[in-house]
Amino acid sequence: MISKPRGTRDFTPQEMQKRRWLETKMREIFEKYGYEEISTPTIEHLELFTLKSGEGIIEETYAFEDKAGRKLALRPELTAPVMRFYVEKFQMEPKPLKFYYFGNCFRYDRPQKGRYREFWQFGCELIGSNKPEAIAELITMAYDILKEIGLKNIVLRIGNLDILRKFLDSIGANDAEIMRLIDKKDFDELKKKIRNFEEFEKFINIKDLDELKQDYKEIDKMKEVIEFLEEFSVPYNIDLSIARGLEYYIGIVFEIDAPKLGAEKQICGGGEYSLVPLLGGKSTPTAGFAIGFDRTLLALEMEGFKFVEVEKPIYIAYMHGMLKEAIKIAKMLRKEGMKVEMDLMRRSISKSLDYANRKGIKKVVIVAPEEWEKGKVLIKDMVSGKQEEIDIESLKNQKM
RNA sequence: GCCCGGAUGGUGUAGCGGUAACAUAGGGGACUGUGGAUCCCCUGUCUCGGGUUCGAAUCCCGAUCCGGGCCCCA
Repeated sequence: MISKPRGTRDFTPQEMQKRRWLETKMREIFEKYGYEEISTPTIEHLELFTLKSGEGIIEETYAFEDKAGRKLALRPELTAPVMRFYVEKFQMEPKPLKFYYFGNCFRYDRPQKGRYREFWQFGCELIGSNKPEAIAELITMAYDILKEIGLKNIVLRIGNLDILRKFLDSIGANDAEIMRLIDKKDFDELKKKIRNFEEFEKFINIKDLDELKQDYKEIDKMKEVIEFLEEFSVPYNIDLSIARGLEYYIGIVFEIDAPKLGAEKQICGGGEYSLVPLLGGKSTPTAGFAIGFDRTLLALEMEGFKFVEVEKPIYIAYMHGMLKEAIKIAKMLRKEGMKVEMDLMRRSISKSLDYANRKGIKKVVIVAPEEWEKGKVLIKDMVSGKQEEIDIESLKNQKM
């Protein structure tokens, strides 16, 4: 037997119903903020992803050569492709540009809970403005989406890489290794590496920007962002220890966690970044975020969220010799826009009812010769068990 | 890349060295004018490969996949 590749998933009809629902819901909110959907290819030149992150990234990327020897990769994320698209096509468009996207990404990782080799990301990029209100609106939208879909328990943390780097400079501790340790929250190791650990500890535990003694211009901007967040009524936490893995992040960064998920609790991450110049475009401010679609769904499920059930089709059963008449009914009702399933197994009425029952179907139309003569069919309510004879025409008005 | 724990009909499980069991589901029939019942029939050989043994689902090794945890995380 051939099974699915490691770290990939098949989705059942029940799962797809949930996923579709969530996708639709998220899309609505992006649209509400004036973002427009775009889509980019599943495969890109490998270079697009190695540019900013170095060759080491290849190990986690599904990379391959095509028949002409081009080095390609399945996209491991969507920010770089979207920026590539922007540089190729949209540089002269009026700013700001607001794009959102939904797509599958691939990473060659050890699969575990909330982590797959093929996973889906919902995200957006805001191109052209880094005004405090622009960043505040972006963060608000991320928070709004997660709240709107029904998540109860989420935590938003906001940090600032410029401030963090400047501070580390001031204590002579700004290097990649230390950033990595901060990202990992490995305080034991940091204690060994940073001479002035006490000051560092004080810095990263700051909960209010007024506690900052330093005088960087970035602090003023961040204060403004926070002011606007309050205006948008978004609860936040200051967390100057957010380091984020990618080097192209600059300035304000944020993460949203669903604490219930444990180790893989981060469901959204984003911030300001600089990628356009690397891709050969004219420098312009960019910011964005990505939501882990699978993890978000998982978080909803773990909170016991009640998903709306998709309505069941009306089912058409027929007596012996009434197949063509059943087809007529199916055709008529589908033309009315109704969801219709007809017996395709040539089952007896009793088997048909049994089937409808197991499938949770609410209404069954029974096409029988005696009634057909009078221009009528039988309609049976599977919940109450009641059955009545009705005109074929009035079937169109049946509620499922 | 590392560490645990798993893998038995479609699904959920039992069996843990003597030649596969139970529940449930699916299809058909008893039953061509009516559902959740009953009865009968059909559908499954233990993830794969190698080893130990007279004999392996059972023990050992390896691979694959799944779950959990690290590392990493765009």
